[in-house]
Amino acid sequence: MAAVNLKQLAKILNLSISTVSKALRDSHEIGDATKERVLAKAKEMDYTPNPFASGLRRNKSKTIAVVVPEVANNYFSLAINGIERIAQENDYHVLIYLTHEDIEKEKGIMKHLENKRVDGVLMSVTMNTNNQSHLSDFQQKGIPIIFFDRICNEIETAKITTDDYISGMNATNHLIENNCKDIAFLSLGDDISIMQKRKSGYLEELHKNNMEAPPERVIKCGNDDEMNYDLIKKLLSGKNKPDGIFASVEKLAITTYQVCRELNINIPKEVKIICFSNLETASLLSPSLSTITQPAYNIGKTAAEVMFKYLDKNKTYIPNENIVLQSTLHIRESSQQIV
Amino acid sequence: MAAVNLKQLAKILNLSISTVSKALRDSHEIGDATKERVLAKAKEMDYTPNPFASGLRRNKSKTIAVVVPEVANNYFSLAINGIERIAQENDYHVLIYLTHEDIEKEKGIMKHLENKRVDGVLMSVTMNTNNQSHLSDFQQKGIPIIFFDRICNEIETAKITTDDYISGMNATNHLIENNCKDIAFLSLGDDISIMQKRKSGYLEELHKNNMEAPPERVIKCGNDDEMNYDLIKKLLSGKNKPDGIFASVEKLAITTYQVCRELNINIPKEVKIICFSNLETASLLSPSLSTITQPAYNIGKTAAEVMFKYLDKNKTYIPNENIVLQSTLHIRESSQQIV
DNA sequence: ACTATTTACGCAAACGATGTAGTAATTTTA
DNA sequence: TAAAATTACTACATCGTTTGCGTAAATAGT
Repeated sequence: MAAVNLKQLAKILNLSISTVSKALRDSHEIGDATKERVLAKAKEMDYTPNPFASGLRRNKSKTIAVVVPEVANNYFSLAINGIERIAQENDYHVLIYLTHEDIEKEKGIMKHLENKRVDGVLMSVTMNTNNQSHLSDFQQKGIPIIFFDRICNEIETAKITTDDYISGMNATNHLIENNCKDIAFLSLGDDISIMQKRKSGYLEELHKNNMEAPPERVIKCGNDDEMNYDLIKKLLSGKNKPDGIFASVEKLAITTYQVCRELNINIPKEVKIICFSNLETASLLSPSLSTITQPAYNIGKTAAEVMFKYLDKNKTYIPNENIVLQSTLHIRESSQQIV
Repeated sequence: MAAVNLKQLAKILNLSISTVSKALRDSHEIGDATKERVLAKAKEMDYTPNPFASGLRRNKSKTIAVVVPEVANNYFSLAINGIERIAQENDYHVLIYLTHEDIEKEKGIMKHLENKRVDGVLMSVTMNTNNQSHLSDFQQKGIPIIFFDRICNEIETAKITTDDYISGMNATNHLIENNCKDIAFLSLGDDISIMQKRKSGYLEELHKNNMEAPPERVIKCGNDDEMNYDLIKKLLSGKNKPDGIFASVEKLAITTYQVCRELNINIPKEVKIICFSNLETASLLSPSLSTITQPAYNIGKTAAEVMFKYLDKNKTYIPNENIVLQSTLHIRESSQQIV
């Protein structure tokens, strides 16, 4: 029942603890015959080193943390999938922490992680993270952070993102080409870099087409689904409603669908919709949803790979590096002009 | 940069290490004045105990593991959400491991966890877990396991499930009431208890209505989406196709939608569909998808709560207990007779 | 054949926190 | 007032591994 440890192994083998330890770690100090004997007995007795003792001694946790706003989210769950895969390959363990878009929770989590519980952190900040002091403090403790998607520009480290600015332009351009004259942008907060980029792409594309929108066409949504529903409902009520909607995140597009259903607004006839999304069922929606789809799995995978590249070398300092993966535009019914 | 430890704190305070340790743990052996002094300095110096040292000494990891087949899955991600919430409330950390429905990977993961890295495990087994020896071995090591949803009956512990048998009957009955004469059941493997129950409910309801189906109406799908696609396509091709489909898991219903689209089969006119699902967008699909929806968040939450009930009492033995939460039937277009 | 080197192992000190046992000094009790 | 009890602390062993150093025996070198 109780786990077997080095001391017991050593006694049975009639060797010292250190010999057994070194044999298991394949040290050159130990003879081949002894090594084999130790390995065999260790396997027989089902010995596995106590991670707390090793962690304490070597100051290595063999664990990384993933800090994200949500897990019940197609994008983040795919990213976690990619991360977990690479972690398993590297014999690492993955701790998961959810901020629920609450910056205070984010701060608390980072505080909890400061004491070397993890060798590194992969994170996407909350939509409200407009101040990075808790992150730079954390970094100062000597634990590397790598950001993916929702990055924090002020922190020097590796950042994995997609081409959000270009995608923002492309999505907007697509709506314009489909004859939209009045396009609204649904933002998730407006603090974080990813939103700025998507919005900039949107604004720039409007500008290029001489279609500058009034500021109220940028709707600042938040984490409260009901409030978002009301905001979008207000946007789509009355006669001054837009004929195109570019949702910066999936859930805002879903809410828009729901609002349209309630208000009996026809998509895409009355209003065309496109959004960033990793929804598997996008093509099965009514109407099928046009999306900019991020390579979520690969983003997670890449973030983890970069982390392990440094951890393997025992480097806790990760220089600035921007890795940009490409999103793909999937045009479906929701954004197309009916001909 | 380097984390401050008890020794440094003690030196600065001119106290012994043990005094500081006890003061921080609010021991009665320490005077109030000293306690305050220690607390203040600890906060000032941002001291947090080294988790490996504490873990080693107290034989407690303050960590639980969640072992599930997938995370990019609406059901499991919601369950994880519930688990993480309760873990945070209890000051616990959550390790996540994905089996990808691979029983060998599941075995490997359990092996990895045997060495007291975690205080407990919450798990949903793979669709192929037809042998529980790796799980009972694990339990023998003195680490409690609690199952949710995909339980293992042979292991004595707490199990959180939904009323799968009843739900299976209800879903089948609903299809019958909507005039289905030939209902197929899409199973995910057939090894695990949850599938047996859902299938039993289906078979029993058919029996009650004198509608026994031939064995080939139970389609044993697997983890390979393309193979599932082919299986379902075969089922729905030709004239001998069923007029009702009961999918035991969400992804099989999605695949069915895709097949129907390819084969130009009208849902619900030609074939009616209902499935177990936590898909947020079920009502936005074309046609909207009828579902049996499990209280996934609460299942995760409950599993975690039961775990902490025992961990708090330092009990590693969890007696058999079956906690059954209710699923809810959401009737939408995909399963209804058009009148 | 005698020293120099290598091989193969053991000893013991960490890593940081915890808790038992011990000890002065103070306070209480009979 | 002497003995007993309480208070407020310190010393030290311990959890299980890892690793630098020491050392005896075996081997190599001249």
